[in-house]
Amino acid sequence: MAGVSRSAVSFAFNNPQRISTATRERILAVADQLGYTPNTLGRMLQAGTTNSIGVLLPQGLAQILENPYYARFLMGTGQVCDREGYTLLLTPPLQDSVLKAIPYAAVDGFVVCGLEIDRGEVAELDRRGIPFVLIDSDRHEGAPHVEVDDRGGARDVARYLLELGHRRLAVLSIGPRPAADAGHRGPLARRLAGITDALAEVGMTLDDVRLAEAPVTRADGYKATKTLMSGPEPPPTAILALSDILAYGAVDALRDLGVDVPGEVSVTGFDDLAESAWFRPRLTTVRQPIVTKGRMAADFLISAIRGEDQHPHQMLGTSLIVRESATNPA
Amino acid sequence: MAGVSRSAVSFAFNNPQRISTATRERILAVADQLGYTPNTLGRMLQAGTTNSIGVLLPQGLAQILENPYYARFLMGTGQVCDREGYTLLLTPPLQDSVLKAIPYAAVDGFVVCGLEIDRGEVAELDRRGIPFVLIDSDRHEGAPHVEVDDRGGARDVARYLLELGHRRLAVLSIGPRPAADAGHRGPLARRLAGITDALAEVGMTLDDVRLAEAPVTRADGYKATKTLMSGPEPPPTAILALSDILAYGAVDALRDLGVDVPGEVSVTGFDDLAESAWFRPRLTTVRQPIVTKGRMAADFLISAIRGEDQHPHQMLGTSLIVRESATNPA
DNA sequence: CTGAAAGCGCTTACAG
DNA sequence: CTGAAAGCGCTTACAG
Repeated sequence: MAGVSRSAVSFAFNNPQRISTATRERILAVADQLGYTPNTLGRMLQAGTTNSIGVLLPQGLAQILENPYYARFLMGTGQVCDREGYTLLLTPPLQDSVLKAIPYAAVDGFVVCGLEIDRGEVAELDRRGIPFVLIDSDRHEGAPHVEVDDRGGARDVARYLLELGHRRLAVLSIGPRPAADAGHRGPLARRLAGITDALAEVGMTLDDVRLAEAPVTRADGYKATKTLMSGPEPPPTAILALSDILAYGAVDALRDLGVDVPGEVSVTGFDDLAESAWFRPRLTTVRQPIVTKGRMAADFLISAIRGEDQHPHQMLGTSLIVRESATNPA
Repeated sequence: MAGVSRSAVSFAFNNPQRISTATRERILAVADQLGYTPNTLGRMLQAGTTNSIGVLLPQGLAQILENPYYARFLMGTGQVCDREGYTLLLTPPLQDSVLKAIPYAAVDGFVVCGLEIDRGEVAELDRRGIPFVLIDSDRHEGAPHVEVDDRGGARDVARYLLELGHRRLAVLSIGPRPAADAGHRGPLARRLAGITDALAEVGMTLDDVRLAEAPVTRADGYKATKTLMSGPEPPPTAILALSDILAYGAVDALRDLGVDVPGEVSVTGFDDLAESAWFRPRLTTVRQPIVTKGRMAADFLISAIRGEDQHPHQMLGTSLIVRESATNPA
C-alpha cells in the first residue's frame, strides 16, 4: 500500500532483523497513519494457535458466575493462564446445548466442566482433535481427567455426624437433578454413595434419612430448610448439606426459626469456601481443593496442547474440617 | 476429497437447501468418517465475526476472580452474553501490559475495566476500529461509557456517619494506588472526593480523618484494621471502608480485639454485595448496581458491534443501605 | 535486503 | 444442482 510488499510489512511487525531498519521505520510510520494493525484472526489462522483456553460450561454464564464454587475453580485455571500468558474463554451452552457451543470457540483446548452425563461432547471434541480435560466427570479413557474424592468426603462427614450420635439426619442435596442423570454418576451421585457407605456402618440406609433438594443458591437452601423443618415429622437433629452455600441457607433458616445451631440442630457443608471460616457458627464441612482442581485441569490441558500429553488422571483428596456448626444431638 | 468440491462441502454444512439431499447426506457421512469438521478460525476470518466479547482486565485472572466485585460485574455481562449467544473472553494483561493483550484477543469488541489511567489502550482500540465501552473510567468522547455515582455514594455514607455524631473517623481505602494515579481520577478518587464533600459540611477536611489502606481481600482489611486500632492515638469511633470486603475484614478484626460493632465502633462498607445482608452485624453500606453496570456495558457494546452505536453515556445512581453496623458513637 | 508465491480453511457470489 | 474462482488477512519458505 505504501511502498513495499506484504512480506515486508509482516517482517516489520514480527521479524525486525529480516528487514532494514530504515524501511521498517517507514512501514511502521505509514501503518500508524493508516491505523493499520495486523488482524488477529488472520494471524491465528496462520499460526494455528489462539493462545486461549476454553472452559466448556454446563450452564449459562450468569448462573456460573453467581456460584462461588465456579468462581474458585476458574481462579485456579486463571492462575495457570496468568502464568502461561493465555486468555480464558468462558463458553456457555448455545441454545441450551454445550455441544453446539463447541464450534464457536476459538481456543487451543477445552476444560470440560460438570459433564455429569455425556451427550456427545466428548466424541465431538475427539473428532475435532482438539485437546481437552475432563473435570468431575466419569472416567474417560484417552483424555486427561481431574476428579475429587467426593465419595470419601461425604462418607467422612456422614460418619462424623453419626458418631456424634445423630440418627435423625436430613441430606440437603443439590437438585433436582436432570432425569437423564438417573444413572447415578457424577460428583453428586458419588457423594450420595459416600453417605450410604457411612449409613451402612450403623445399619442404616438412605431410606432412613430425609432427602431435600435445593437448586443452588443460599436462598434456595433457606427455603428448602424451612419446608424441611415445617413438616409433621419430628425435625432432623442434623442437616448434611451437599454444598457450603446450601449450608449457609440452612443456618439462616434455622436462625429465623429460632432454632439454635448447633445446640438444637447441627449443620455441615461441603466445599469449604473461604467464607465458611468466617461464617457464624464456623462451618464444619468437607474441604475439597477447588482451586487446585482448576489449576491442575489447566496444567494438564496445557501439557496436552503442547503435545506432552500422557492422558494423566488425578484424584484429589478431601478432608473433614471440624469447626463449630455440628455437635452432639441435644 | 470424497467426491465433491469445497463449495459443496460448505453448503452441506451451512446451506442445506442449496444442495441436493442425496449429496448432502453423502458429504456428511464422509465427513463423519474422516472426522472432518469446519475449522472455527477459518470460519471466523471469513465471517469477520467471532461471536465473542472480550473483557479487558486490569489485573491477572487469579486476582480478578478472587474479587466478588468482579464476579458480580462479570455476571452482568454474562447475562447479556447468555441472551445474545456470545462467549466471554477474559483478557488479563500480557506481561503486565493490558495494551499488549489486545492483539491476542479474537473478539468482536471489548468491555474495558478499571482503566483508572489511560496508558494508550483507548488509542489502540480506536485505531483498530474495534468497538469498546469504558467502565469506571474517566469520560472519553467517542466511546460508550458506564459509570457509577461514586462521589455521591461516598458523600452519603460519610454524611450519615457524621450526622450520627462521629468525628473520629477512619477511612479504609483500597490501595496503595499506583503512583501514576496520583492525578486523582477513577472511582477511588471520586469516593474520596465525596467524603471530602461531606466533611466540608461540618467544617472538616480529609486531613482530620485517619486514612488506612488495604489492597483488596478480607484478610487485608483485617490486618489494616488491627494496625489502625493499635496506634497510640485514640481509636476511631467509625470506620468507613471503601469496599464491603474490606468492611468484613474490619469487623473480623474488631471482634477479635473484643471491640463491639456497632456498640463501640461503627463500620460501613461500599458495594452492597449479597453477603452484606447476611453478614452479622448486617452491614450498613452504599449500594452500587454492579450487575446492572456489567449488563449495561455489554448491552452498549453489542449495540456498538451492530453499528447502532450512539456513544451512549450512562451514570448509575447509588443508594445508602442502612442496616445495623453503624450507630451513634458511645 | 526485498518481492512473488503458496497456503493456513473457510464462504459466497458467479458461471455453467 | 454443482464447480472454479476470488477473497477474508496473515506468515513463511523460496528466489532473486
